[in-house]
Amino acid sequence: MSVPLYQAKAEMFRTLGHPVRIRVLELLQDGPRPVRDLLAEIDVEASNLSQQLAVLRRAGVVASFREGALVMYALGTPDVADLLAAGRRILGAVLTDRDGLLVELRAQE
Amino acid sequence: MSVPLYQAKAEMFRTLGHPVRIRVLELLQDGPRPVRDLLAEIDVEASNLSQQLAVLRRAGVVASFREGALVMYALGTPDVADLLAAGRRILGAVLTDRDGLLVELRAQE
DNA sequence: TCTTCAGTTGCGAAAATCCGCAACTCGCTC
DNA sequence: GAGCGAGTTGCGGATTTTCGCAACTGAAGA
Repeated sequence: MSVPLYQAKAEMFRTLGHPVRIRVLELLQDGPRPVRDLLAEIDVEASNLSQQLAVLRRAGVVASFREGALVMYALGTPDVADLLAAGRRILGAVLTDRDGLLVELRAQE
Repeated sequence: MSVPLYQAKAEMFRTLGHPVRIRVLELLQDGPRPVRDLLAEIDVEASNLSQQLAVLRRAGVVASFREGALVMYALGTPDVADLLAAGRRILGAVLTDRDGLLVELRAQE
C-alpha cells in the first residue's frame, strides 16, 4: 500500500490547518481571484501569502492560471466549500461558548 | 475580536491533520471504544496514542470517561463524521489518480 | 496492603512549520 | 531592451510538533 489512505487524509486536513490558508479558501468560495485581491484583504507579506498558496496548490486544493499581468487562483473543486461548511458546523458544536466566537459563527452562516 | 474565527477554524483542521488522530476518529465513528481497542488496531506506542488522544480531547473533538478499569473514548459530536466524509470526498476529487489511492478510497465509501 | 494492568504525563531530542528578507522570473510598457 | 509591477523562490532562524523512554496515577485483584 503506497502512502496509506489515512495519511493522505491527514495531509489534506493539515493543509487547511493554517489561518491564512483558511482565509484564502473562504475568499475563493466566491469565485476566482487575483493574488492582488487576496493580498489586499489578508494582511500578510507577499512572500508569505505566496508560500501558503503554494501549499494549497501542491495539495491540489486550489489551481492557478495567468490572466494578463495577474495570476488568478480558484478552488480546485467546489467540494472544498463543503469541507469548510462542515468545519464551521463542528466548531459550532464544539465550542459551546468559549469566549463568544459562537456569535460570529452564527452571523456568518 | 478574541481569537479570530478563521484561526479557530485553522486549529480545528490542524487537529485532524495527523494520521493517528484520523484513524482514531474513524474507529470512533462506530461508537465508543476503550483505549485498549484503539491501541490494538493502530500500532503506535501507548504514550504516543495517549498524547494524540489528549490533542483531540483538548480540541473538544472527542470525550473520554471511565468504565470500570478501562477508559473509553467517543466522538464529541456526530458532526465529526460529516467532516471526515467531506474530507474523503475532496480527496477523491483531488487525486485524480496519484498512485492508486483512489481505488482504496472508493472501496471504503 | 502489595501487585498489576490501564493510561497518562514529563522530558528531551529530532523533524517539520512558519515567516521575513533578499534575490529572482515573467509579462507588459515605454 | 530597459524598467516596472506582480508573484515566486531560496535561505536561515525561530517556533512548534512529534515521539520514544521513563516515571507516575488509579482502579481492581491477590
